[in-house]
Amino acid sequence: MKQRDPDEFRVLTAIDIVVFGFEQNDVKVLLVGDDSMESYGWKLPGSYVQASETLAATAVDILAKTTGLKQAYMEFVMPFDRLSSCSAQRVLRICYLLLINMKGLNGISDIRQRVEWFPIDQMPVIQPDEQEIIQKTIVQLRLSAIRQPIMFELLDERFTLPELVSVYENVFGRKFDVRNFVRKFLSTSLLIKQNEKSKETSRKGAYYYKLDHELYSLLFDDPHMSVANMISTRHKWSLF
Amino acid sequence: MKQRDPDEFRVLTAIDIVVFGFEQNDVKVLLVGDDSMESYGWKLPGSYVQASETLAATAVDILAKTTGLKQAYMEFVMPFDRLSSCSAQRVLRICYLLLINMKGLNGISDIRQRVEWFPIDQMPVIQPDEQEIIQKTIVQLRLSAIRQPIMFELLDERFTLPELVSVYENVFGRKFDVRNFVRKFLSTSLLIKQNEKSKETSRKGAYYYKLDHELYSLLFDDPHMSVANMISTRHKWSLF
DNA sequence: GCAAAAGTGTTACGCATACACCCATGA
DNA sequence: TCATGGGTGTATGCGTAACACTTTTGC
Repeated sequence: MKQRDPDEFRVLTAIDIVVFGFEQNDVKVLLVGDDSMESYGWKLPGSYVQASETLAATAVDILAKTTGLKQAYMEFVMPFDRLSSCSAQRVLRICYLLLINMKGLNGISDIRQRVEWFPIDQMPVIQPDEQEIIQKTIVQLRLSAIRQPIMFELLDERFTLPELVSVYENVFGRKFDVRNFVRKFLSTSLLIKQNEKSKETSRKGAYYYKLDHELYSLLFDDPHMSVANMISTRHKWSLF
Repeated sequence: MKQRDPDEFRVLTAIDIVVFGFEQNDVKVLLVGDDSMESYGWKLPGSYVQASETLAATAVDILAKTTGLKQAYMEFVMPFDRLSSCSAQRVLRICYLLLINMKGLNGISDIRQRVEWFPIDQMPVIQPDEQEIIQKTIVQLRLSAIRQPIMFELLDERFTLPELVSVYENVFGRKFDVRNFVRKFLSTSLLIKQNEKSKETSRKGAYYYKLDHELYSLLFDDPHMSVANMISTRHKWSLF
């Protein structure tokens, strides 16, 4: 590499974050209000990256401004760089995927922007580039969700089995056989049954479960934790 | 996002490429000679990104300088940004994975750097950051190879079944059962048997095959093309 | 004829699939 | 008692896993 770093090698860099949450049986994405001229009304939370700040730190800053949260599960997605954007200026947009627990938002009043959560199957019309970013991010979410049990990041500390199924059904846009699905998860011994029941959605009530966090971190990268079995190649379906 | 783009938002950006090839039964990575002061002798090909050029175009430029090739299968990997690099300057390094056919290199003399190919299990000691980049890239290669039949990109137009098996064994660092492996690939009907045999590695000779390119592009994203079946979760092994 | 690699077929087991009924509760 | 959602067991079939011998050729 060259020794000098003239301005021609400095690129205007921005972070977009796609934050997923789960609420009322819907997986949702966070958008912020956009009042600019050519606005679509809503856009992805984002900001430019300061030369003195890492990409991840910038993403966390954006998260804090829009949700008040100071940390989250975070994955890098991909860069989107179109030379011929509508503005003459070339901007390198780098996208992060974040998963948060929306129950954790209660009581946080540290939100500095107008924000709204949209179910992933009922997104408003936004800028086409951003629609593409969100679509690509959902694909990546599916890929990650197959390899690693990350969907727990969307759930509260206590959650019910129907909620767990619902999260996956939302993300993959298809139904699962509840019996097979639950059996699979119970067999991992990641789930610890609680004595209390949630009565929020039924008269009978559904038992709460908690995640065995120790086992979770231990097995996170274990190929046996792969959810791929529930989603086998035997059956025709697609990630895209 | 803010309207202005002062220099504080311009980030010195560089591309590193990890180019994979296959030669003499080894999957290899391309490194370039490094004569700088604190050198390890070898480093990943790379360069800064010009503000007027896309990341992908920069990656292709680097490829051309080091191999003479003007195109290749390319995947984005991830950015690596450490604020506290050895140099005081913060550099955003963005990594791409490339797959090329090394037979295609014959006769190309358009190489402007000292380069060498190292088998992925016999890499020289290089800068720790770059070692990490290569390791992460190999993991991504495995992931992609499971979902899509990209390994053909490493092979020549004509290739033998033992070569195909060997590529996968190299990348995954494990042996496969040749019978099951071959059966799997033949069942995809992606392979067209030729009449000629390669006598390069045995007296008996191995039949050449060609890829059905049309079917290949058609089925590239088809979940049924997933090689995951050969690498099921039933068996204990790891991508990492 | 022998060495070395290529090529091929069958069996067994495990997992995903498909499927239906009872349970618990509040109203 | 009834309506609603929660919870559970089993049989089947498919695909991966495991396994060994014959073929071809050059020397």
